[in-house]
Parts: sequence; C-alpha cells; structure tokens
Amino acid sequence: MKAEAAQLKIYDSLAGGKRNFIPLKEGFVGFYVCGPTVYSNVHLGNCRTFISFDMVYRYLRHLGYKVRYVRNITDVGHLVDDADQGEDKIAKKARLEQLEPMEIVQQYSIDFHTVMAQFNAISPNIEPTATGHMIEQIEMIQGIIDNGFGYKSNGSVYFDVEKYNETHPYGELSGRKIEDLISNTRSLDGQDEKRNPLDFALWKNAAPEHIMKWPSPWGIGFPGWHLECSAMSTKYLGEEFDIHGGGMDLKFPHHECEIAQGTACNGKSPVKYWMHGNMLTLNGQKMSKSTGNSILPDELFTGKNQFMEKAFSPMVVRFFMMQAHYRSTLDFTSEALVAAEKGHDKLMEAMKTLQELNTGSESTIDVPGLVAQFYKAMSDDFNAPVLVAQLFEAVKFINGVRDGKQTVSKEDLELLQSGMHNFVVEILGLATTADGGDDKLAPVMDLVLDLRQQARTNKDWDTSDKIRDGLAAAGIVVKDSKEGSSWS
RNA sequence: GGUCCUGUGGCCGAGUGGCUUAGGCACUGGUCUGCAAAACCAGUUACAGCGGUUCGAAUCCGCUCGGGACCUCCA
Repeated sequence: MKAEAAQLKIYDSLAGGKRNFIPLKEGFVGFYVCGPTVYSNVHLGNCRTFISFDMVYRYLRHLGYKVRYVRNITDVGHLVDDADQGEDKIAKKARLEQLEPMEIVQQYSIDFHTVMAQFNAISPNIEPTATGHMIEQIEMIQGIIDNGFGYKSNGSVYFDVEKYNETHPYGELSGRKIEDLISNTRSLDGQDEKRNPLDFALWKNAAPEHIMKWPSPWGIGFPGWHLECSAMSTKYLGEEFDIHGGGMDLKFPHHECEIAQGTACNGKSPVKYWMHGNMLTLNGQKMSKSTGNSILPDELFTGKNQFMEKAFSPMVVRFFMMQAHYRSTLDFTSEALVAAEKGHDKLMEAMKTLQELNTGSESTIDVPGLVAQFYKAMSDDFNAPVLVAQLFEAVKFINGVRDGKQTVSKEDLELLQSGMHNFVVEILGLATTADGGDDKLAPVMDLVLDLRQQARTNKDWDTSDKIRDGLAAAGIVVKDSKEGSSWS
C-alpha cells in the first residue's frame, strides 16, 4: 500500500454512500465488471463504462493491490425482450445476417477488443464467456433449485422472486419494494410459465428451431442472462468478492438478480461494494443502441458522423471522460470535445516539458503537497475531475519553471516527474503522444525547420511564413520559442 | 403513473453549511514574438425560481419550473 495515499473511499450503490474500502483479503481485490453483449459494435456509451472501470482498476493497481479483474463477454442468453418469445440477441443477429452465432460473437468481440485497445484500456485478467461456462451455470441453477428458490416449468427454470423476498429484500440495490414492482409489472404475452411476472429465467427451454441450445437436466435450452455473471464471478472470485462494477442501467434488474441468485445459491450476498457508472448522453439523451441515438468510436475517430464537426483521437475522448466523474452523466457535444482536445494537448505538452526542466536549489511551491492532492482526489471515490484540476496546477508550475519564473529542486522535480507519470499515464491511462513511428518525417522536419530558421535569420519573412503556412495546411503546427522552433 | 437522480458563470464540469473567486475551454487586457501560434500574467461572467431552517447556505428542508434514469433489451 502506498504510504502517501489517503484511505480509499468508494461509493457503494447498495449502501447509498461512500464507504472506506477494506478488501476481504488484505492486499487483494476481486473485481468484476459486466462486459458487453457482442451482437453489434460497441458504441461510445458502452465504452465510457469500461473506460471508467479501467481507471478504477488502474488506481487500485497503483495503490499496490493485487487485483483479479474479471470482465465477461455475453455471447448467449441475452434476450431482445422479456417475453417468452423473446429472441436471443446473438441468435437474431445471426439469423438476419445468415451467419453462425459464433461468427457474430467473434466479429464483435474483435471489434470490442480493438476499440478498447484504442482507448488504451488494460485487458482484464480473465474475460470469460457465457457459452464457455454452461456447466457452471447449470450447477448454479441446480443449487438455487435445491435451496428452494427456483422452480421448473415447461422445460424452463425460473427464479422464485416472491419466495426469495420472504427472507431477503429483493430490490434493495435499486431501492424498490416488491409490492411496487408487482403493481407496476406490465402484462407481457407468454408469461404463463411463470408463477409471478417478477420471476426471471434461470434456464429457458429452446424450441426445436432455436440455434443456440445446450442439454441440461431440464431439457434442451439456454441459460438466462442474469445467471452468467453470477456463475462466472463465483467461479473466479468466490462466493463473496470485493467490487462489482457496471453501467447504471444494469442496476435493475440485472444486478438485483445477481444478488438474489448469489444469495439463493450460496447463502451470502456476493458483493461488498457495488459500483455503477453513469450514462453518456448525446444531445441530452441517453446513448442507446435501440434508439439509434448513438455514435461508434470509429465514427468519432474518423470524424465520419453527423454529430461532431471534426474527428477526435481516442486519447482526447478518454481525457474528456476523465474530466467528468464516473457517477455523473456526461453529455457529448462537439464544442465540449474541442475544449477537451485543447486541454489534453496542453497537459501532454507539459508532460514533455517536465522532462527538460532545470533544477534549482529550492522549489517555489509545495511539490509533495501537490502530489498528495493527486492521491486525495483519486482516493475520494475516484474523483478524476478533481485530479485533472490538480494536474493543471502542476502544468502551471511546470511552465513557470520552464520560463524561469518558478524554480524546482532536484528532489522535487523527480517527485513531480514520477507523480505526473503515475497519474497521467498509469492511472488516467493517457498515453504520451505516440509521435514515434514516423521515422522518416522527423529528419525531414528538421531540415525544413532549419531552412525556415535560415530565412528568419535573413529576415526573409515571405519564405519563413510560406513554410509555416504550408506546414499548417498539412496539419503540422510550428511553434517558435527562444530555444528554436518545434512542430507537432 | 411509480421509484430515484439532477438543474453551477458563454460552454464543459468539480465542490454538500462559514477563504474553493476548483479546473479546462472561450472571452478581454497585458507580456513575449518580425507577424502569428504557443507560453506566461491579470481580469470578466455562477450557483433554476420562491419560501423556510441557521449567526451564516450553491451546499439542509419544502414547493414550483426544467432535464434525466430506471420500472421492458441496453454500459
């Protein structure tokens, strides 16, 4: 554990407030995040959740915890709607595109991983799939039945919510009362298999024409969506683990059902800290695949979309997200992205400057105190926006030292360098500009700038400006300073 | 309709009782520069409305208006 870190506090959705984080086993953290259903390209809203929890994972790791990070991939069982005729999302897509379901899964899993890599998200330690854990799911269903909380009906198995509620509070996570849920339940067709409309499927009987199905003690079928997370989190993290994350929209019913399933099967509530990331909005409305109000990461990176006036790089988007707290909604607009881009560039420029500073006998600001503020911000429920504000305090100082208006001691400089690296690169996950790679361009630019400098020395402003304007047209910005010209 | 969240300056977005004028962007003035860009310095704009609690509220309570989420698949 980092000695300089303040006590980590996490907002626990179940408790409804911040709690000191104390892991079940000292030094270790079990961390589960609900992953995507791979039936289409991940959109930016999906990405925000995963990026938020990537930041959480990075900070936990930085604090010295050994984290086992599990994020599932849902590749079966997620129905288009809740009616019994509801079609599996993967199967539907497969039918429409005349592909094997696993082709769909493969295609969109690859897309998901590609996008996450672009956002510089660290891969989970384990990324289990629902189809790869049929046996575990079947065993868990059996456990729930054995404990009297599941019942068979027409080849399907349902979770008996009313029975469960007699001894455990169903709805505690989302703040619902079972009576309200019952009175608000809409009457859907084909609910006759269930004893109660609130009951949810653990196993669904598959019709003969159904293409994704497995044998089970209750007949040929497939698992209910909520079950996979319970089965896989139990398998890899235990019956009780530290942190479970996911989007706010999964709170009910998905996470509520996970609590019920885990409790019904194992006799204990599975999760110590429930974390929920908030939604990304576009034009003030929740980004959602089903409504079409969404934008794909690639459309954002290429600028080929109807919402934004220009393209934005993955790191700018990530930085933008880090400027908002993960529990707040964040509205995506072109104007906000442009502002974030400038801020991002300023921060990254300072990161470079930081490597070239001269040291003095003493520092003009309290550098250890500033770095302590970094920890304070992040330890307060991962308050990245406050961290970013502190980072800009550092930027101001860095530029001040560069301009000779401030001084920094050698010791403090090293502290600041490591602190900035830790928080900007390791924790916020902002990759320092990947301007390597273009090996041929650098020497060419050196030559061009050298020629321009000659022109400037000769006061041949026509030539020097022509070079500058020409480069600008090519997207290269030239910056002059006392030490010479640079480009980016 | 039910449950819950939210409304901060031109924009984004922190802050939950008494110096945060948070921070970023934008804007204005200045420094620097051949000019510009970038940097730097300084400054402007705020807490939806009404009422209440309090010595004191952006921060607590009530109401009004507005926005959103969930209640059905969604990160």
